[in-house]
Amino acid sequence: MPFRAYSDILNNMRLFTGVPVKERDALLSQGHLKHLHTGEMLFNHGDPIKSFYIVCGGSLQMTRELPDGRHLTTDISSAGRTIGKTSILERCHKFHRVSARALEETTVLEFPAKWLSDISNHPVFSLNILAAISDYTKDVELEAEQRTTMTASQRLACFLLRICTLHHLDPRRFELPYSKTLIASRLGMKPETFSRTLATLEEHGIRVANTTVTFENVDLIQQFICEHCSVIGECPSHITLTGLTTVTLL
Amino acid sequence: MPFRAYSDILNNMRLFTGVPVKERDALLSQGHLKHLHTGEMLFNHGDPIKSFYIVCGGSLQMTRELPDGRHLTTDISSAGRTIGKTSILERCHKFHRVSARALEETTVLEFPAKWLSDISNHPVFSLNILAAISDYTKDVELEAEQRTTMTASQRLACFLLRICTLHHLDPRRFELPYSKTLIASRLGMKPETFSRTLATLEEHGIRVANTTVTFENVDLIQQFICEHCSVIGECPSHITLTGLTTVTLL
DNA sequence: CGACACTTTGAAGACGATCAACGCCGGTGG
DNA sequence: CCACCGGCGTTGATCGTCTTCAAAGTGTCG
Repeated sequence: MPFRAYSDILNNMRLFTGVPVKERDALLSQGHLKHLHTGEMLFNHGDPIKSFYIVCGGSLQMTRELPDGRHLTTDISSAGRTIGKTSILERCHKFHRVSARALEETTVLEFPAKWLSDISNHPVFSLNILAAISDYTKDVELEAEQRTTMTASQRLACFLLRICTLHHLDPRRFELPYSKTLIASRLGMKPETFSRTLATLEEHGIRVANTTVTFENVDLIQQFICEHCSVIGECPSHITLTGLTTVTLL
Repeated sequence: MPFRAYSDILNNMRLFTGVPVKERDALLSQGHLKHLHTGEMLFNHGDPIKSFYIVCGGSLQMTRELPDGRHLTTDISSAGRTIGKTSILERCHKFHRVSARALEETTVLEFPAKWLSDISNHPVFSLNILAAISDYTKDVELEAEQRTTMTASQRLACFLLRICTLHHLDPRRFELPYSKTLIASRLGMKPETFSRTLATLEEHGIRVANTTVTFENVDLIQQFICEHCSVIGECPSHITLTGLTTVTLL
């Protein structure tokens, strides 16, 4: 396969499950690696959309400045995520609606936009794309809901559980992978609020000292979050945490 | 074509643009009409997902009850919209996450879920589905943003503009198509807040008397909303209103 | 007419944002 | 080596917005 250095990431991407190896490699061979230094932009709000990306290493902050000067973080994309699925396929897909900035040394695999619109002749792959978009849409729907139904402390608890699960971290003790300011922005709250909210989590069995997170009683958290989760068979942000076992998502 | 009674709706759906007539009719022939009386459920939260729907007439409220008893309205689907796109294609697609209730006498076209997963052999149609999902995703993303960046009165203004545009209403004078309680729920606010917010809209050139809405100065509204819109080339909720011309979306 | 859902209004409360100040680093430059 | 700076994080006091609770007005439909 091409891009052997990133075979771990690429092999585990659901985007390619069921796609014959030869076909997958043919698809991958149309991309090329691109490295970004910390702080470098992959693209800017308003740029014409030209590419589809797979994040191979590092992470990117999707961000936009509002006219009043506030900065909004719409997402944080780390290894294994894709960028541009929906933007490219939209009916009105000319320009990026966010900027993408490397939070650390980051490597992405870049494909021309056309690569994505030409997938009709790859039936399995195109169903995978559909599934990936649908999953993402579900995430965004849940997040929209949470922003009106949950308090800051509930959203934060969800986010921490999610982080822990997605990054395969030990729920008994792990380090925050991003700065507090960034997480606050991602959750749509002010750093001050974030800071104060951390304190209130202790009542619910989550202890945060400096940048170290400890889930003291996973069952308690489970209950705490699921109280506000009425989605059949899953917690908000799709996290089901049983005991101390982390469940792989995405 | 089959379902001639609804040819207006079906012909104007972007889902079928570019699809050869014969192919479209073949696709449509796999569906059947279903009528719902006011208040009747199309499906319930937790039901297994079996079908994809196109709304031909009337409207449906997508809703879910939270464990604490609050009722959440995630969407209102009127004629021309589809239901189930993402749920069916998701990787974990067993059960409905919302209930769908008819708000009035409503007619839908029902297709078996398999119909949607078998679209690979209809290249144009499957790209249309991708585009439809992507467009929807963009909507939801924007809405998630708006819930943290905009005030109730801004979100309401956006919603009214959106309603006016989507339903081809006269911005100089139109009737609210839904009850105020329902709209409040759709916007994630309490009826009391909604009622109070209506008053504040007058300062921004939107007059609401009883159920009659009047945009007194479309330019003013445009500016009011776009102040909070930093998305290149479009307003929140994708509405661009020039003068008194309504622009068709979706 | 009376039941009931919808809508409005008022007063009090909760939550998060804002403004301001301070401690804590890590880096830069004299 | 130390002084200074800027970004980050925390804490306190205050403010604005939306929710909550309560009550009353409006409408429709039997």
